[in-house]
Amino acid sequence: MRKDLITDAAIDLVAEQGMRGLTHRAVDRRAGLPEGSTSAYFRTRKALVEGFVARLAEQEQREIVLDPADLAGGIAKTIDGWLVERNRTLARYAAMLEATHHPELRTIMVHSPREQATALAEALGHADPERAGAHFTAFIEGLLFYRLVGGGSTKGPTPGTEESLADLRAAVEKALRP
Amino acid sequence: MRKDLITDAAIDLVAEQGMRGLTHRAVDRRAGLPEGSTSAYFRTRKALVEGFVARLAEQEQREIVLDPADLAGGIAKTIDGWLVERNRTLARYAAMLEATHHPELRTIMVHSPREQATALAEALGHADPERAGAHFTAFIEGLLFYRLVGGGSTKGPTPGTEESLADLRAAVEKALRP
DNA sequence: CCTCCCCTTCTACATCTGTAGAAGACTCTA
DNA sequence: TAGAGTCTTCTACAGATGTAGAAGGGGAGG
Repeated sequence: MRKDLITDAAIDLVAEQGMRGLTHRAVDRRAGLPEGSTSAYFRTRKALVEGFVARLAEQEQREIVLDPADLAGGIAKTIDGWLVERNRTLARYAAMLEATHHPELRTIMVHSPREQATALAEALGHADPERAGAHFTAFIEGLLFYRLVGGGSTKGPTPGTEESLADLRAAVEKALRP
Repeated sequence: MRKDLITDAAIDLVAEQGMRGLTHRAVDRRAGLPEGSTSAYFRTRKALVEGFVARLAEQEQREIVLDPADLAGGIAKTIDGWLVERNRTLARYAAMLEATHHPELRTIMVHSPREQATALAEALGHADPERAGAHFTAFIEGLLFYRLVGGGSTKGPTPGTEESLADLRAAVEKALRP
């Protein structure tokens, strides 16, 4: 599917050069397609942005590992996976920032589902599950951001390694504690 | 100082329209200066970006409230302050994302100082202060991000209110617990 | 008063970008 | 095999953008 080729190239571009690098022609070049291809599939830039955001959302469905036997381990693995998929996660952050001034894009925020977190907090016996769920979500978001673009991106363990997993697991365990 | 006028306008622009909105002429218009002014002060776009990032860094020195008598309260107040200063914080996130592919910009990451967090964790008697400090930093980052652009931006309490402060304080208190 | 220097404003121009439509190639069905 | 409809590629063009240099103005020091 040519459309997926295009949106995938767009995701890489955004990750590597930011929203500013996302132009019809740049996508053409990145995807190795003849000039004009991107413009044909996404006539306006708005459409192009929505296209790549939709692709992101599509790929991030059901990525969250929730293993009842090893809750912290599963969540840690999920986060580590996002760290490994660096480009996709970076593109997601760019899109979230963009969604700040273009509310149509809120789609991507589907991920990091708060209801799920709230239910989890409830199951774990937190006093105020609503709030605990929000805080837990915030913590996960923060861990991810910190390790991907924040201070932890230079100093922290390399994603995908055992060390990274162990580090994340410890953090998640703490966050899960009532 | 004309230069500050320009960089401040640039910060607002980036917050409101993203990096893509940051052009010499747009800054001129935003700052109410005649066309060409920004270009005169920052000949290249790279210089313009570095200019506004430097301005951000300059303003964020010593903003972190560390009250020994009320640790959580002080930190919560700090975070709430960042939420209130929405534009500056949004611009900072945009810059951090940009720093991903332009390492010269790492300056801004001065904020959220890890050593400080590590020392704090040590003082609080965590087993592994290094790691606890990193996790604490991550949590703060996450809280901020979540409330500013993530899920919490639509549902959470309004920054600057007592409710917001109380919410943040509860979160911070939990994060501080050994 | 003149002169020099810096700050500011204006103008120019090559290049990039968004967007549209025409032209051509391919595919599937009848 | 012919035709219709779609997918793909090419070309055009107006407007925005980055960047440079020329022109203008005002103040400080002599």
